[in-house]
Amino acid sequence: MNSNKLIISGRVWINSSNQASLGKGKIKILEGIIKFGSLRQAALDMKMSYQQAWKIVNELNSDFENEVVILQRGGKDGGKAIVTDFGLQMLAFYNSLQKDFEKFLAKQSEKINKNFN
Amino acid sequence: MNSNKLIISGRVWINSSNQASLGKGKIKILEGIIKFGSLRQAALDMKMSYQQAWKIVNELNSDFENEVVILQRGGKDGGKAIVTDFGLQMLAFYNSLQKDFEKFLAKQSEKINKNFN
DNA sequence: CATCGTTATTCATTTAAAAGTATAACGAAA
DNA sequence: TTTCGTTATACTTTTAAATGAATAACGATG
Repeated sequence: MNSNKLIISGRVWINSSNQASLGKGKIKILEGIIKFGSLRQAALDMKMSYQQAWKIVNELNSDFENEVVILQRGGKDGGKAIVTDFGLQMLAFYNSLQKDFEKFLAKQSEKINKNFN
Repeated sequence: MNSNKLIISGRVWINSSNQASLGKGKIKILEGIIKFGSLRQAALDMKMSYQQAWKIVNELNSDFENEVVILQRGGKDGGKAIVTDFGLQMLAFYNSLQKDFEKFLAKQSEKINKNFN
C-alpha cells in the first residue's frame, strides 16, 4: 500500500544552438529588469549579487543570436537596463511553455498515482 | 531573421511527499546497481565517489515510503546491493515519463521555431 | 576461525560557485 | 563642470559540494 502521493516535477529551458539556456532564474532577472528598468534594482530585489546578475545578462546577450538586454550607463538616472523585443518574445514563449509544462506534469502525476495505488 | 534554431530542453523528477526527488542521476545509480549488483561497482562505473553514491541511496530509502535499494554487507562476495520491486517500478515509470517528456520537448521546440522565423 | 570484497562512517582536502569589497567609467542634467 | 546613480570590472573572501583517504564492521565460505 502507498497512501502518500508521488508528484512529478521538472524544469524547462530555452536553449540556443550553443547550449546556452534561459530558464527560471534568468527569466526572473528579465522580469526584474522590466519592472525596475535597472539591473542593480532587479538583482537587489531577488537578493542576487549585482555581479552575478550582470554576468548572467552578458551570457544571455553573447550566447543568443540576438541581444536580449540593453545595458546603458551614465545619464539621467545613472544608467538603465532594457529588455529588447527579442527578449520580450522569449519571455512570452517561456510563459506559454511553462503553462503547457505544468499541464504535462499534472497529467503525469495523476498517472503515477494510479499506477502505484 | 533568426536562422539558428532554438531548442527546448528540460528535466523531470519523481518526488515523494517530502520533497525528495528521483531524477537522472539517481536513476543512473539504480541502473548501475541492477547491472553490477554492487554499489561500489555502480559508483565506480559512473565515476562517482562511493560516499556520494551511498549517501544518495540512503536518501532514496529514507525519503520514499518504501525501500528502493537493499544494501547488504558481508557474505560471499563481501556484500551486495539490490533494487527492490518498488525501485524497479519507479524506474519503469521514470522511463515512460522520460519518453513522454521527450515528445513534449520536441513539440515545443517545433513551436518556438515557428514563432521566431 | 581466517579470508575476502563489500558496505559503513568519519575526517581532511580539494574544487567550484556565490557573495562581498572596492573602485573606475559613464553621461545627462542641473 | 559637478553631481548622481547606475553600469563595469577586478580582486578577495565566504560558502557549499564533491572528492579522497583511511579504517571499522560485516558474514558467508572455505
